[in-house]
Amino acid sequence: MFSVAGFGLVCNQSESLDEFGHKLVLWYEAHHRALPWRQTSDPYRILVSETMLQQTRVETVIPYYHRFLERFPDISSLAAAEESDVLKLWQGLGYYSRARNLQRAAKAVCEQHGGEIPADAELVRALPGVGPYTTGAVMSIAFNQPVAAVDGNVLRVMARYLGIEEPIDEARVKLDIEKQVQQMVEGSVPRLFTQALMELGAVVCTPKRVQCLVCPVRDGCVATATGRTAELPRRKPKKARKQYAIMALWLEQDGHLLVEQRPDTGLLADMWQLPMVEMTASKATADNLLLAAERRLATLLDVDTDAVVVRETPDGEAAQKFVQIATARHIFTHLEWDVSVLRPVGLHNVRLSQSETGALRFVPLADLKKLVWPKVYENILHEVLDIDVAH
DNA sequence: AAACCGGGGGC
DNA sequence: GCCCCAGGTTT
Repeated sequence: MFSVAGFGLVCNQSESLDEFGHKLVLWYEAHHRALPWRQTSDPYRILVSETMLQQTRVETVIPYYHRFLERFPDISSLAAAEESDVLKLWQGLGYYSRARNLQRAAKAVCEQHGGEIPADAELVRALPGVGPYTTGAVMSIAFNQPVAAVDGNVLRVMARYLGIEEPIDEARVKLDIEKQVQQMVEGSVPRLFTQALMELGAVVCTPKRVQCLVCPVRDGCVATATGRTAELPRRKPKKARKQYAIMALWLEQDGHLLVEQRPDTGLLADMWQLPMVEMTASKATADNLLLAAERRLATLLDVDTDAVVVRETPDGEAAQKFVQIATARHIFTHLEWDVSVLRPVGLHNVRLSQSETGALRFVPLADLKKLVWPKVYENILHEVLDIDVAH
C-alpha cells in the first residue's frame, strides 16, 4: 500500500524484519541510556513512567518520577491518596487528566485485581488512561509479553525505514505500522525490542539531525537510501491555536490573596487561579479588560465599584482604577492565553459577596503553596510575590 | 476524524 | 516563531 515498490530496496522486507529486530536489540544492549525506569520491571513503576512520558520528554519526567515514587512507592499507596496530593506531585507536568486516570487505574487494580497489575493485555488496556501504546509498553517492558508499543518515536523510525510517504497521523497508516511492529516484537525479546525501538527514535532516528552514521539498521532503511530522512515522517497540517485574553484580579488583603478554583471539568480542571475573566483576543482592548475588571470586582464584592475605588490621586491627577502588576503569555496545545493581572487601587476592608463564595477563598500567602497551580499562575505568583508554589 | 488536554526544549 | 515530544479521551 505504500509507494516503495519501485525502489526494490524492500523486496525482502518481511524476512528482513526479524533481522531488523535482532540488530536493534544488539545495539540497544550495548548503547542504551540508564534511565530510572530501566532499573526495574515492576509493572507499577513501568506504568507510572509510561504515563508521565506521554507527550513529555524524558529529561522533564525524571525528577517527577523520583518524587512520585518516593511519595507513592506502591500501587496501594497511590490508590489510597487524596487526589489533590497526587495532582500536587504532578504540578508542572501538564495533561493533568493523566494523574487522575493513573490514580483511578490504581484504585481499579486494588479493587478488581487484588492490588497487582494483571499480566493480561486486555485487562491492562481497560484501565483508565491506558491506551494502545501504554498497553504495549507495560506488557512488553514489565511482563516481557509480545505486544507492540507504537509511540511517536516508533512511527518516525518505521516511516523512515519503510519509506512511508502517507502522514503518520492517519489512522490507517498507524494501524499498518502497528501490524508490522507486532510481527517484529513476536520474533524478538519483547522487553528489549520495545525499548530498543523507542531508544533508536530518541537518540539516533531523531526528528532533526538524524544520526544515520551510527544507526544499527541503516542497511535497509528506505529514507536513508533515498535521502529523504529530513522529509519523513510526514504529518497532516495542523490548525491554528485560538487566542484568548485573561483578565486576572489581584486582591490581596491582610496577608491573604483571593484565589479561585477552576471547574472540575475541562482545561486545568480543579486547579487554582486568580479570579479572572476570559475573552477572545479580538475583544481584548484595554477598555474591555478594564470593564471586565470592574464588573468582576463588582460581582465579587457585591458593591458598586465606584464606591470603593479611588477615582483621583491626592495630587489631583486622573486616577487609574486598576494597576497592571504583571502580564504572562501561556501557550497550550490548542489555545493561547495572554494574561493581564490587574490590582484595583484603593480597596480596603474587602469582603466577598455571599453569592460569590463558592469556589473563592482568601488564602494566607504562606498557604498558597499547598494549592495546585497551573504553570502560568506559578510564574505569576513567583513574579509578584517572589514565592515558589511548586511541589 | 477532529477536538480537547500542558508544558518545555531545540533550533 | 515552529516543531514535537515514550498519547488518551471525548465528541
